[in-house]
This record gives sequence, C-alpha cells and structure tokens, in this order.
Amino acid sequence: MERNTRQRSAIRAAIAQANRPLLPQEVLDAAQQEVPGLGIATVYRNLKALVEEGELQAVHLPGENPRFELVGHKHHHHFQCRQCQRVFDVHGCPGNLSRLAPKGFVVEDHDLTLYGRCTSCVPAARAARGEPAK
Amino acid sequence: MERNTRQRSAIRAAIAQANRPLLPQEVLDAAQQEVPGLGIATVYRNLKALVEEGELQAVHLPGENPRFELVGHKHHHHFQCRQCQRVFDVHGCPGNLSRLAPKGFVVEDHDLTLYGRCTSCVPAARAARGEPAK
DNA sequence: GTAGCTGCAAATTCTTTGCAGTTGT
DNA sequence: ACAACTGCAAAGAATTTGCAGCTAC
Repeated sequence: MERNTRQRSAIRAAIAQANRPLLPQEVLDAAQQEVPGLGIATVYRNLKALVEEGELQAVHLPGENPRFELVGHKHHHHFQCRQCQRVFDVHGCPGNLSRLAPKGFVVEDHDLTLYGRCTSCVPAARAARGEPAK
Repeated sequence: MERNTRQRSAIRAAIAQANRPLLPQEVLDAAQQEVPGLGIATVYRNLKALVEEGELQAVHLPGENPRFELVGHKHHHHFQCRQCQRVFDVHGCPGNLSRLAPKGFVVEDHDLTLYGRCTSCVPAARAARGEPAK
C-alpha cells in the first residue's frame, strides 16, 4: 500500500503549484521549502512512482533532461524560452501532419517544441538591443 | 589547422556509410573495424569538431541520446518508427507556428518529431493483427 | 509491528577533460 | 619541430540503487 508522507505531499504540491513542467532539481528546490531535509533520490523515486500511478507525466524535449507536470486532459505541446530555458505548455496543435511523412509511412502521433522568448524575456531581449519597450 | 588522422577518417566514413543518424557508440563500433584501438573519447571529440565545422549535425529526439548524421541542406524534421526505432528525415514542415504560442511569446524556431510505422513496418503491424496485406 | 519510505552514499550511464605520449604537415 | 590529435583514466552530470534507520497506518 502507498503512504502519504510529508515528502510526497511536498513534491506533489510543488508540481501542482508550478504552471509549467519542472526538472527534478526544480522540484527538489521547491519541495525543500516545505521539507528541508528532502533528498534528490526521494524526488526521483516519487516522480517515477507518480508517473506510474498516472498522476504525473514526463515531458521530454529534444536534448533536454526530462521534466514533470500534472497529467493534462488534452494533447498539447511545449514552448522553451531560449533565454531563461523554462518550458511552458502550448494548448494548440498544427493538426494532422500525416501529409508530411513519406509515402507508405503511417503517422500515429507527433511531438512539437517551439523555441523563442517567453513573455518575461521578450522585454529583456528588446532592451538588450537598445530598443524601446513596446 | 586541422589534421587528417586515420581516426577522423574512420569516423567520417562510418557516418557517411550509415543511412541514418548514429549514436556515438554506434559510430565507435563501426569505426573500430577500421581503427581497432579507437577510443570513445576520440569519437566524442571528433563528433563535436565535425559538428562545429558544419559537416555533421546532431539529431536530438525527445528522451533519446543524441545521434549524428551528415548535414542536410534544409530545415527538416524526423520520423521515428515505433517498431524498428529507426529515424528518417521528413522534408516537409507545417510552416509558421507562431499562432500556437501564448500571447506575448515570440516563436523563433521549432522541432517536430513524427511517430508511427515506417514503410517496412506497416505490413508487419498489419500481419500481427491478422489482417491481410493491402 | 511492519512494510514502505527516507536520506545518504556508492554505483551507473553518458559525456567531457587532463595529461603524457604520438603523429600529420 | 610542434601544434593538433590520441588513448587512457579520472572527472562530471544526471539518475538509480543498496542499505540501515524512520514512520505512516
């Protein structure tokens, strides 16, 4: 049977409160404010368990370490800010992409990652180029 | 100045002869048939150098270690077969995806990975379900 | 009371780096 | 000659695992 430990609650809460997928280290940092002695191994063990229970899902971006978020309802994609490296959910989808595959290939699914600047970093980039804020 | 070592030639040849992106370990295995004493560190160093020279490009798929292939000409994406795990180039692109990002976000680029069955594996999957070949 | 959980440290896996010896030009 | 390159082994970074003590139920 599974237990309700302080550690697991803190890990769950950390992810629920973030509005974006978190790296294991980010989960640790957030959860340690509630449970100071928390260890990274416990974070990994709980992330794995929560994914298996279906409460969390792993978000894999190309060339990035896995992040974790609450299981959402719909198919969605991600956006990574090239300045702050944070990842955000994108609730849109280009739609049917079967036409892109070579003839004879069957497309069942897809992953899409957008790259650019998030709202917080757009003004910073503009300022760095000496442009006035919009 | 850059040198033409046996090791570098073997690494180049291994990648040129494979018709798919290779993992560093696969490059090592292939290149060692020509240069038996070759070490993995040399493979990594040369892969990095060849990418910087623009001869190779890294292929990052979500949750996968990086693979390396000869540089292609255009922006393109990848298709991974869920049965044989092989990766293929996709020379199409959904186009401008800015509309998908949240308001205030600036989209500069994107990565797309399609998943499904490649031509070789579609008949196998059909057969496994007891369906007649088309 | 006890099975599951936790923290710590050691082990794994993939990749990078330091170093002393080797080699292409 | 001599700077670039190589193999080896050690160092790193991310993740997993072994273990003895702790704790929810």
